[in-house]
Amino acid sequence: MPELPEVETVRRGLDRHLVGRRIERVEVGRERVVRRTSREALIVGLTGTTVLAADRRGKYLLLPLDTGESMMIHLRMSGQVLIAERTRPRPSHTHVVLHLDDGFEAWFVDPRTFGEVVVYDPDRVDSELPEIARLGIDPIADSFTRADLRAIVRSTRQALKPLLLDQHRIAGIGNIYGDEILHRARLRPDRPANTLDARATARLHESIVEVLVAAIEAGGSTLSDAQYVDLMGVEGSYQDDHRVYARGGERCETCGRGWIRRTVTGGRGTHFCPVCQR
DNA sequence: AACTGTCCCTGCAAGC
DNA sequence: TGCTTGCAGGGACAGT
Repeated sequence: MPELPEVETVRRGLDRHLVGRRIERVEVGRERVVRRTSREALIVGLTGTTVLAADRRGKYLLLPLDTGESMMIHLRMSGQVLIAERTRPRPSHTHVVLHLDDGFEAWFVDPRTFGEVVVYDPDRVDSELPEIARLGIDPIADSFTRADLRAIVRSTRQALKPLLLDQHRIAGIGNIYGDEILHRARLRPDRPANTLDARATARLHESIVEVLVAAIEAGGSTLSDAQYVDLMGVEGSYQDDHRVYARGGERCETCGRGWIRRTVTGGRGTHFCPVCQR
């Protein structure tokens, strides 16, 4: 499922293949992906515009347009953005098609339709896209320091796993990377955040950055069910480096002694090694 | 504040 | 083999 590394991989692809392109025509299939506004609003907002940049905030893709408005794309669970030649057959669940001025098309594909595409006014982001205005710090930005994490961790006795998944505090970590980060930091997912000392906090900060950066370098994680691929349809490879996610019942490869345990917290599967995570 | 559960949706896998 | 059931999850939201 797309988390920060996958969204960042898509963003880089958009930077190469969509930025500078003019959108000549727009097709919207299922209205559910434009539920925040309407099919008409997306078509009017995008037709004839040129994409100026490809930015990312957490798991949100933000694409400023030459009209002063911006396009927001959120992939949620199963969303994909693909760039393809006009003649290529569209996969099922292709809900938005952007016809570009270079003969290519950009497709928004999403079987589970949790994702969405919307055009909004950045000057009114607080009212039009309030969740973006409330996003926390981006964990791969240089501005994310150990001191920032220290302040976050000290402020709550919430367990570490839900804390990492809270987009209002740190934006971009989802279920997979949350588990992998905590494993690397050797911290239990149910450990109350305010019990971390300075050393453990430093380890957690380092793990957040290292796991996310390594996953970006690997082009993200492609799982058997979610079918994440980049803009050109290429799979990621970070799933080969997963130590705990979806490995419940297996021997821990980090310590060689523990067995990966799977629990459910907040309705989400959580995987950890009870021996090396404390 | 900090939990849990529910909803949205489809594809896949397990079980009968 | 062919059905049904359950599970996966991002994020908003309601309820405790």
